[in-house]
Amino acid sequence: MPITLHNTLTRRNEAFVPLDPERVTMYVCGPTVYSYIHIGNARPPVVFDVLARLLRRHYPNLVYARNITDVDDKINAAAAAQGVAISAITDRFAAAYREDMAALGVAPPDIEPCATDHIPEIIAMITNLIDGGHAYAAEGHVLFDVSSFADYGKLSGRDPDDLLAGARVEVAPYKRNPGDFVLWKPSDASLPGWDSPWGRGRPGWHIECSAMSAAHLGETIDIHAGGVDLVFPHHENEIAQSTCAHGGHTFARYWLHNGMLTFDGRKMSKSLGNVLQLHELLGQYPAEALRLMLLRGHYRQPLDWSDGALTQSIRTLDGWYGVLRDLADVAVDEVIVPEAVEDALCDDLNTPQALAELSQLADAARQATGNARGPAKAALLGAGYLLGLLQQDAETWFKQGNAGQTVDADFVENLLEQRRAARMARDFARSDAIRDELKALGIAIEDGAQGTRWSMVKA
RNA sequence: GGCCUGGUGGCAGAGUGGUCAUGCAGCGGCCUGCAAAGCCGCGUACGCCGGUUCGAUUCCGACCCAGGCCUCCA
Repeated sequence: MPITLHNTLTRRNEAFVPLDPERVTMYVCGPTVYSYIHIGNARPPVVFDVLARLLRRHYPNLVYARNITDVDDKINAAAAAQGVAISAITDRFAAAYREDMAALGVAPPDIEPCATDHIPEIIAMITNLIDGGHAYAAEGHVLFDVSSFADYGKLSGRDPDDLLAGARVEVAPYKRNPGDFVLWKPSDASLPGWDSPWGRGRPGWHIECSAMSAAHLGETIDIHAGGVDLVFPHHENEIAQSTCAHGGHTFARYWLHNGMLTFDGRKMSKSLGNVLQLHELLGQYPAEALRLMLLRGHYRQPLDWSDGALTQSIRTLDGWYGVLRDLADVAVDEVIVPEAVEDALCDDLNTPQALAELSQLADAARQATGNARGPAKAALLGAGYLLGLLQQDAETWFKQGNAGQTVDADFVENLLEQRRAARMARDFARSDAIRDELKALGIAIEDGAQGTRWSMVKA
C-alpha cells in the first residue's frame, strides 16, 4: 500500500512520492538543549520515529536528520545564570536528550547536526540571501526581507499584509518591515559569537535549520516535520530563506506537523509552566508505556496527558507482554510485519488504528496453538517493531516495577517454594499469608498449569 | 480581531452515508482451594439546530464550546 501523508502545505492527504526513491530525505526539528525536555517535546521524535521506521521499509536509503540547536539565547541565559560556558550546558542536555530518546525506543537519526558545527554554512547562506536581495544588514543585524518572497505566508495560511499591518509586537527600528526576521544578530563580549562579514555575532534560530538541512540533505528535501507550533514563524521562515537562497527551488515537498500534548486541556509549554519533564517521568513510569501513550492518539490531534492514560498504557503492555511470555518457548527466526498494521501506518500514520490491529494480533497469538504459535508470535513482534514497542524480553517487563525497580528473585522464589509446600499440605491460610506478604512488596503471583509465576506490579 | 483544528459510549480513541472499531474500566458466567491470568457473554456513542437524502455520527449551513498559531515554543 502506498504511503499517504497529510501535507500542511496543501492541507490534504497526498500520496507520498519521493523525489528520488534511492535517497529519501527527512528533516525533523530537534531540541534546543538548554534544559531537560518535557513530555510534549518528546512527541515529534517518537511519532516521526515511527514514520522513519515505516519509510525505511519502503525506501531503505532514507536519510533522516534531526538537529540539535546549540546556539540560542536561552542557552546563553542558562550558561550565564550558572556561570559556565555554553558548551557545559549544551553538552549536558544534548547527552540527556539522547539518553531519554534511547529510553523511549527512538532510533537515532542518521544525522544529528549541531548548529555550532555549521556556522560557515550559515554565514554563506546569509551572504547568498543578501546578494540576492532577500536580506539586508542593519546595525549589526542581518534581516530577511519578507517582502522579497512572494509566497511568504503560504504554509501557515497567512496574508503577509495582515502580518505586516497587524504586528502587535514592538518593532525593532532597524527593520524595514515589521515581519522581517533576524538571520544574524550581534554578540557583545559576554555572549558567544563568531566573526562574520557583519561583525562578531550569532545566527538566528530559523536560519540554522535551513543551513543544516541543505548541508546534509540537499536543496530540496522530501519531508520536513515538527510540532504545529513551529508552522509559524519557524517553518514559514525556513521556506522563505531556503527557497530564496536556492534559486527558487522547492525547499520541502511534504510538511508534517504533530498536534500539541496538552495538560489539563492546555498546551504543555515552559512558558505556561505546566510541564512534566520527560527525564523525571522516566523515573516514575516504564519508558515503553510513555511511548505507547504518545502513540495512542493520531499524531495530528491534540493529546491530553493524564495519569489515567499512563495506567491504561501500562495495562495494555501487561496484556501484550503476557502473550509474549506465554510464547517464550517459541523461537522466531524472522519477524514479519503484518500488512494490516503497515497499512494503518501508511494511512497518514494512523497509529491508533495500528494499535487496534496489534491488539487483534495479540488476541490471535494468545489463542494460537501448535504450528500457528510461531507465525503468530512473529507477527506480533513485527507489529511491535514497526511501532517501536514490545522489543524487550517479556520476563524483563514483568520483573520490573514502574521505574525499572527489581527485587531479589531468590527471595521471591524462596517464599513461593514455602507457599507451594503449604498448598500441598492444603494449608491455605499459610499459603494466602505468603501471597499477602508478597503483595505488600508489590509482587503479584499467578498459579498456572506450569506452576506459579510472579511479577512486579506497576502503577 | 485574523488564520487553523477539533467536539464520538465511564475513560482513552479510530472510523464510516445504511450489521463490528479497538483498548482500559465495569457487570455476569466458566475456570481456580481462594485469587490472578485466560475464556465466554453484556451494556452505554457520535456537541446543538436546520438542510440534502429512502436513510447522516459520517455531506452542507448556522450556532455553541474547546484548543492551537498570530511572540520564544515540539
